[in-house]
Amino acid sequence: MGDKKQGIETCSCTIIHEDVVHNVKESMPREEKLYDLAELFKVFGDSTRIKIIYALFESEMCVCDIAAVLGMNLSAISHQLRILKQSGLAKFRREGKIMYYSLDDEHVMNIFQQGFDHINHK
Amino acid sequence: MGDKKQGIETCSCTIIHEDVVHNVKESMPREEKLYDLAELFKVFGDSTRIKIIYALFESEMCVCDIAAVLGMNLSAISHQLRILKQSGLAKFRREGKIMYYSLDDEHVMNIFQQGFDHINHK
DNA sequence: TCAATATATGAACACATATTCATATGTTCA
DNA sequence: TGAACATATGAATATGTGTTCATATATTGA
Repeated sequence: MGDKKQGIETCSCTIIHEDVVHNVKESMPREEKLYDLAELFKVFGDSTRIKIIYALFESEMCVCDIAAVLGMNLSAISHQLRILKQSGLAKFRREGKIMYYSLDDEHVMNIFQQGFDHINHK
Repeated sequence: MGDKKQGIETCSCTIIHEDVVHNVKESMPREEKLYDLAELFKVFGDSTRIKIIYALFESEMCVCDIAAVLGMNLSAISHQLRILKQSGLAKFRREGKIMYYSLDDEHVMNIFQQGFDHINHK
């Protein structure tokens, strides 16, 4: 490793810190892990879903309740709930015709809280 | 408040839990706050930026180093660094021609870590 | 079984966004 | 001052994504 300077792909620079590049490359988690991580944050990266998460943070709710709180139509909410469900952030239980959604994981709250702290801290 | 059922806008349902809806609505942070929060998470919601954040988590690096680690061209990295900078997650210092980037905030690491825990936990 | 209701889903559309290419800016050194 | 280099930026393009509309599914009660 580190035999030829141009051995490091796709960089046209003449001077790089080879040791740093090498070490960081070594310590990087698997591509797939980082991709999944980005996917997780992507779910938080929409204000409709953030509102839903916040709402569920307060209380278990049915689809209709959520739509009422956010002032949006049922279809939009249902689509977003599917995404939250698929990513393992929300779960539901059925009671007759009504589906009650709630948060599925404590990490959700922690991530949310950290984000909130960041927003408020500066 | 809560006088007429149809007083709650934009929901076509006939039966809703008015108390729940009311309480959650009351406790919701300002629209703008939740929007900012979503914007923050959106920055984490891209695998290129996640990789950059991880790399900077390990070590301060110049643009060229980062490009080398990720195997991407300089322009793409530069564009993403601008986003990280604008959202207050990364900062830089100049040394001659070279710009050294690093993480700007400890919250970044906490948010990142929580996300990682979630990914790995199930 | 049929109507009413709560929710889910597929397609379409409008909009956002990541990457690339070409070019500009800013710094060093001769 | 001018060449060489590191980085930044604008425009163009391709791809992704949220919402809406129309329609489907599933449950209840008559």
